[in-house]
Amino acid sequence: MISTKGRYALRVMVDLAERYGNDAIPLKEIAERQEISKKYLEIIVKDLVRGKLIKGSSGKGGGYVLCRKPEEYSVGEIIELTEGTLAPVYCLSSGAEVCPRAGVCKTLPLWNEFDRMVHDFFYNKKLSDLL
Amino acid sequence: MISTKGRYALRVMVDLAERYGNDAIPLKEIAERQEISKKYLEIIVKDLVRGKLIKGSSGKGGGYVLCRKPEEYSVGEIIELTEGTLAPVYCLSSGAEVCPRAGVCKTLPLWNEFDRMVHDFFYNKKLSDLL
DNA sequence: CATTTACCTACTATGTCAATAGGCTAATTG
DNA sequence: CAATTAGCCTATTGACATAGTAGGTAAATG
Repeated sequence: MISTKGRYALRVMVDLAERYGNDAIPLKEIAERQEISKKYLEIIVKDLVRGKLIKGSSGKGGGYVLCRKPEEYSVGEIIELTEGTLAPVYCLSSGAEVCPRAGVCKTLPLWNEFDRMVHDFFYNKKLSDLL
Repeated sequence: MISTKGRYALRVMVDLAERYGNDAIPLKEIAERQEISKKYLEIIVKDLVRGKLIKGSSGKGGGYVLCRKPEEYSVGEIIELTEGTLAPVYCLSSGAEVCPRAGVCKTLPLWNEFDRMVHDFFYNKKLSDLL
């Protein structure tokens, strides 16, 4: 289940994409438009900055802008960055140790197939597709 | 992310499917074969019984059996039963109140499309496909 | 009637989610 | 250069879910 963090991050990115090319957008504006607590958005936006998806500038007239064009972002990288992983089961998440039952597990191929499908779906969807 | 409950449930169902047509299988056997705590499996198995996916019989020679043939179970119903929902975001889960932003949300169509894909994937996969 | 097996209620430790609180720092404008 | 505007940082919290444990009761068989 994708948490608010990933969902809010995507909404922030869409909000920025809709205003792409104009001045920087203050977080306060985004928070009001999206009806999300500005304080909570700060946490999410920090992740997006660290991942080099957006860029922030301080001072009067400051705010956030996208680093690239909307069509150059996949939804997958946005969600993966903020959620930590896109893996549908623990066995396939990056942090998991290799399961000793992997060789005999009858369900692993299913999870692998599902994982591939999810990955393809989100990485083929571009931010510009949501506008 | 699908939790251990759903994943273990599927492994229990596969274990039973592999022995379909024979005597009832005691939980102790399944727990040993699958290397899962029997105590924890009791909780999961209870869900499966309540959902009429398997049937238990007490006493010596007792255990669990499938209610139908392996090809008559979809993976989707097993996971949905034990996880509570298959929805990838809160907005689409059965318990969620209708979002007031649904009409303007630019991300909702994406979640709907994803939800449909996930649903189709798991409901088209049969238990017999995992043997 | 003793053994085996399922079934039931309750408890708990740990961790994650979804924020909130409150201040600090850095840049721009007048 | 002071005021404004906005980003940046650390810590804390309530609620809930996860992943189990513990210990007992009921039913069937031989």
